[in-house]
Amino acid sequence: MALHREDVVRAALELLDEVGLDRLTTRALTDRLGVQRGALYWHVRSKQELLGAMADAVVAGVFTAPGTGDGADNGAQAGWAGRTADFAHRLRGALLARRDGARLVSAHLAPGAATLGAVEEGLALMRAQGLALAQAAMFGHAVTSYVIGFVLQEQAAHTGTEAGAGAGSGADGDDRADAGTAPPVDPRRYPHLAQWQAEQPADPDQAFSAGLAFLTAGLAAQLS
Amino acid sequence: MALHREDVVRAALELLDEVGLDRLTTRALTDRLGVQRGALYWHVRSKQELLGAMADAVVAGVFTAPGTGDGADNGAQAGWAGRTADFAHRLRGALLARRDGARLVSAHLAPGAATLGAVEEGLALMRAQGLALAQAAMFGHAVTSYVIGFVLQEQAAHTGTEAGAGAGSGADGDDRADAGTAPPVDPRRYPHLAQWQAEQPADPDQAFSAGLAFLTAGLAAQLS
DNA sequence: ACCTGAACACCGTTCAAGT
DNA sequence: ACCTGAACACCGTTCAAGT
Repeated sequence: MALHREDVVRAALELLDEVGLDRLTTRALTDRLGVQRGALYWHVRSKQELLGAMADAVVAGVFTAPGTGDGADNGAQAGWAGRTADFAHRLRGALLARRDGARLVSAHLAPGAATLGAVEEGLALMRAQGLALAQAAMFGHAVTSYVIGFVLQEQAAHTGTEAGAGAGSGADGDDRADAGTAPPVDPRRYPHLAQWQAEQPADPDQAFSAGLAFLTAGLAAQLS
Repeated sequence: MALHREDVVRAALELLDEVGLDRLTTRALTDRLGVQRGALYWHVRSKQELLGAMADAVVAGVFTAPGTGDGADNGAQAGWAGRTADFAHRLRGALLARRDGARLVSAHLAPGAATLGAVEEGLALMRAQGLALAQAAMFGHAVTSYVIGFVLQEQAAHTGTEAGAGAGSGADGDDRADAGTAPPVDPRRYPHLAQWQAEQPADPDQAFSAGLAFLTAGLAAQLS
């Protein structure tokens, strides 16, 4: 009953969750679709275009994804600060929802309907709260930069600094080593860093909210 | 006179500037070094490890790179706000100094001497201004997230949304299309976005400084 | 210690030909 | 319109063998 473009994108996203971006290969994808190698190129111009469509589908998640359990209840807050915080949490949630989501979006995003819709929503949301367009755009750009940069580091840590992703040797299973924990540094050369390492594990949700609070407080200060 | 590891890394960085990350191939590298394919693996465990070393070398640029001509003179400012702004500008300068610098660092960074040194410097700098370690760490994390996210988008625009990077067809020369200018959107569906597109081109240096100012102002507000 | 030469197991993409 | 089958031009990595 004839494969469609959206089936290809959906299957590619499922495959992404299973194997990660480095192992997302056109061959694995066509195998999963039960189809021959070349059939892919009837539905998609190139792998790059496919990745672009996948990235757009990931940011589509901002419209459905909840914030990632912040502790405090965002979204219930009034004013532009609470609303943009909610928006940022939803963007993070969307990126976090898929393996290598941030890397996919940051490197391959081809602005499609979902992306443009999300940007428009963010802009509209801030304008409705009385911000000038230029201010809204610049602030929105700053927020998305922060979110993408943050989740990029977050997911990189989860993959084990993205090392260990060798090509074809060894066993085929999980090959990431120490998830998240960096090797301790020499306290003599890096005193502050070592001390920080020795202290609390730093909850990522909390760190994210804290950085976001810096941004919104900064805009608030400029507005007053 | 026997190639050394640092020669390999240096040559790889030069090659990166010439062809970009997608075309940085071990074969092109060994050709440039005037050596056979397999020789590379005497000096380096894998391509991943090489990319990690390259990324570390790029962030080493924070110690030498000047801020990217902001208009206002940073670094001359006193207080932690001016100093962290200067640090952020130097990090952006280091990422911007090499083609695909942000993508390289965000995806492949293997914390080496340069990276650890930069982090330690940032931490020390803020502690010296009276910040608590936890505050310094969280703020530093927020700033680096912002910088990496920002430059990632900046360099993606320069490569033409990273599309057009096909494998082996067509002419071998430059294949990026419209550098930086996105196609105009439908003003009916995306009114705010369209209006913003119609307005000023938005100087990246200025946008970067503005977002950074939000962050520092936010921390300042929390401290008082 | 450092490199060659040749192999191995992969890739993305194209394109005639089928239905 | 949609897919097959087979080819093409690439990849990263390994490893005996040379010097």
